[in-house]
Amino acid sequence: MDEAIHTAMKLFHRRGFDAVGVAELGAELGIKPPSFYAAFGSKAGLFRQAVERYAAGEANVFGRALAKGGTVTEVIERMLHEAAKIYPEHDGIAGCLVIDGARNSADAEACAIIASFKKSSRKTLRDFIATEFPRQADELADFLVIALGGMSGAARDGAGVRTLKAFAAAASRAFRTETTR
Amino acid sequence: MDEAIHTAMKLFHRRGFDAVGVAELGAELGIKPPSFYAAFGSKAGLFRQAVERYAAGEANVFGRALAKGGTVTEVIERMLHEAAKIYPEHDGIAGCLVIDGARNSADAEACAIIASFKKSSRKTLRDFIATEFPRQADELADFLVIALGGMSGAARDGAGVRTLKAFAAAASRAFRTETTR
DNA sequence: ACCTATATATAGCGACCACTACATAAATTC
DNA sequence: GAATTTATGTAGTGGTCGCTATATATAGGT
Repeated sequence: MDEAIHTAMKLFHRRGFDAVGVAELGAELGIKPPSFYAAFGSKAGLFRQAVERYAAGEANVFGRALAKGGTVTEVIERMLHEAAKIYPEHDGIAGCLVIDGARNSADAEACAIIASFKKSSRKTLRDFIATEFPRQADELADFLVIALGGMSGAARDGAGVRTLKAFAAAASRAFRTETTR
Repeated sequence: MDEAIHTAMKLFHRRGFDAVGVAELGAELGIKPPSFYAAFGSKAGLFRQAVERYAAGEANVFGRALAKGGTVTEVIERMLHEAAKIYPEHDGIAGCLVIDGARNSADAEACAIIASFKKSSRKTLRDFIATEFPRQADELADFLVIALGGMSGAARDGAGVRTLKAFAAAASRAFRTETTR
């Protein structure tokens, strides 16, 4: 079951929600449609569990950066470099599942799941920034959300570690600059 | 015909390549399938024409910024602010068709069309930057491509003009900083 | 007016979509 | 060991996908 969610997570991450079919998921998981629906309820139900697993795991760049402690600026710079390290393609998978997993999806439920994850992770980031820079927390959080979104999309378009690391370094300098304005 | 491409462009822009069906396109254009294929060859053929129209029109933020002249830095800042003005949702349409129109598409031809447009517009940007900053042209171009990608994605996720303008201003300051490193 | 050529409409191609009714097999309970 | 519940496999639901074969209507040339 854990392994099934992990497999589904990889498929959704690689190709996005819509492009992965229930038939393929069943085949990859080694189960037939009735078992699939008994276990996960629906395709979107499995997607939600896959995204939960993803956000709780090592792809949570903010959580990883925060765990190592330090000032807000230090954590943010670490986060950006974590993203630069993780986002490039590995095994056909690139970018962030939360950021790009439901892009252009026609499924309202998948979009809602992603929207909710994006909203809550933005709030977490914003509140953390506010501990040191309360006046500019919103603007700084937006800056980082947009920067990370750009990195995820670029990775999906083929950008490698070096390109993303260079961007992360520039964004880090920019973040520092913006905090002192 | 011009009007048909414009209509198709809006549909593809709003929902992405895969989520727009040939049946819907035909209905919206007021033509039946055989006429559709006689006129455009395939769904991807119409998509290519729609993207060409898009890139040649007012959504070409770099071209618009370049037309007003000035230094590289001035043009780039103008471009970023143009994007911040254009990307937010209007009439259900947000972001950039080139950047996000084929995200997560399962259609290889649509992906190839978009990849080619991205490649050529990155080269245009890079070569322009190289006229003043030849040593850092690649890195600066990457920075802008990733920043614009972030802005397009954020707009698709609901970001408004104010948010994108703030990001454009920060990215402009960052660009200036990076040119003097 | 007749013939040819272009273009349109009707209908349907096979393939896939997410999902489910039903029957059979396995496991559990008494 | 028999009855009941649980889970699975087979097969198929209606629907949509991009695309097309065939037939009818329209236009133009002589």
